[in-house]
Amino acid sequence: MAGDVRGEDKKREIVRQAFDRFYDGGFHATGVDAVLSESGISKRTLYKYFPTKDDLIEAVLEFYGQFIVGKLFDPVAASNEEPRQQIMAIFDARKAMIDENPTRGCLGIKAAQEFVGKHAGLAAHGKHAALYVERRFVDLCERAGLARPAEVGKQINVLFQGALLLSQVYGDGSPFVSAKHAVAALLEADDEPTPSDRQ
Amino acid sequence: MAGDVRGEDKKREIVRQAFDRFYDGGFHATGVDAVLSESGISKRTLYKYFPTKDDLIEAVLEFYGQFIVGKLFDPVAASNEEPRQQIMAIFDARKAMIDENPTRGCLGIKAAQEFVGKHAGLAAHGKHAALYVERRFVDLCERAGLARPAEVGKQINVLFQGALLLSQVYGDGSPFVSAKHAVAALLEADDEPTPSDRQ
DNA sequence: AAGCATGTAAACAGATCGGTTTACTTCGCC
DNA sequence: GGCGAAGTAAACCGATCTGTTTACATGCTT
Repeated sequence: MAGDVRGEDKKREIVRQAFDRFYDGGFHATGVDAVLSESGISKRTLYKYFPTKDDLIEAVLEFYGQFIVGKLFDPVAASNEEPRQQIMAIFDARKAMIDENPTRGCLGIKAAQEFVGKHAGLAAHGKHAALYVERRFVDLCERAGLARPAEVGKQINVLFQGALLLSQVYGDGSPFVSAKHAVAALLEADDEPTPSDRQ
Repeated sequence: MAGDVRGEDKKREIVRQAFDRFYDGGFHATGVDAVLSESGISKRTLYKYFPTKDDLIEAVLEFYGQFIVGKLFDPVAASNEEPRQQIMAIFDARKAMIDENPTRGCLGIKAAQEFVGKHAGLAAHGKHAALYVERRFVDLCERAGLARPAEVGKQINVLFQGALLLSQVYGDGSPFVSAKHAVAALLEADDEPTPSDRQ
């Protein structure tokens, strides 16, 4: 139906606007009025589609998840390069996004930080997002034929999240350079049969 | 003067209470009323010592910095163990703190996330804290006689911050285990003269 | 042209925000 | 014993918060 399509379009537009505002201003610090002002959307329409602010935040977090998968992970996966190259490419691509917008870290992490211990549903989005990223890295480590893909994948995820966080705090993507070097070293170390067999 | 001492004591008590509230509730989401209720402190006294909420937050962040240095870094440094052991001990000690209080990550990072782009002074605390930690790791890498202490120290810091963040998001300290393994691998890799000269 | 869904604009309500003020208590000191 | 510093308790202020309501414009369908 045409009506549904228009409604869904409006919904997406609201989420889009809210996405930018929450990303830059934080969830608690950004009121719904701030989301609406200069957006051409009326409050009534907002509350028609999202009965509470939390519902809107949830939709924004879902949008962010799709956004990051579509912009970061899927393109790299579609490149059909070597698994190791793909891991490096993910770090490069995320660094490029940070360089473009230095204050925008991970929105899921932001939500987790703001809602942990007080809104389980919203905090869970951050956890889910981090676990998804970890799984993608573990998959790539398996395909790369590493000796301990699960362990190294987790380590790479720690580096990824740490670099993302520090980039936001520092205001530039330089931590991704360090992280990438560390990833290279870890990948190389796990190629050999018994890497830590000395005490 | 006795009056000053009592005043300073009160000030510390206020900061202590605010520390717990902000740590668990976030800076924006926790009102000053929430800090005061059930604390036996009156609003007037609070605003006598801290003219604005931001001043209070600043004091809390300074307190957090001293707290973490005194509880984490200084004891490890005083142990006089091998530099490598000290690096590992820092990860162990931070993990122990997380296991005790899983939802409490790094307060400086929390502040940076909430105030980046909207309150430079407060956001700078997170940056300063992260740089301090990085410097401690670089120092230890130098004392360990690594080939590239600055680079490896930065990498270890990325692992540290990533593990801290993921621990908070996951709700347990397991990422520190992965991070520690990665640190061990990185330290070992940088021991050899030409680490990427695989034969 | 009538009807209806969809939208904007804006006043409004109750709660809570950061912050001020008034009034009263308590404690140490000369 | 009185006085002032330092404290609590609580009413109060204007602004802002989430969310509701009223009123009006617009455009599609039949």
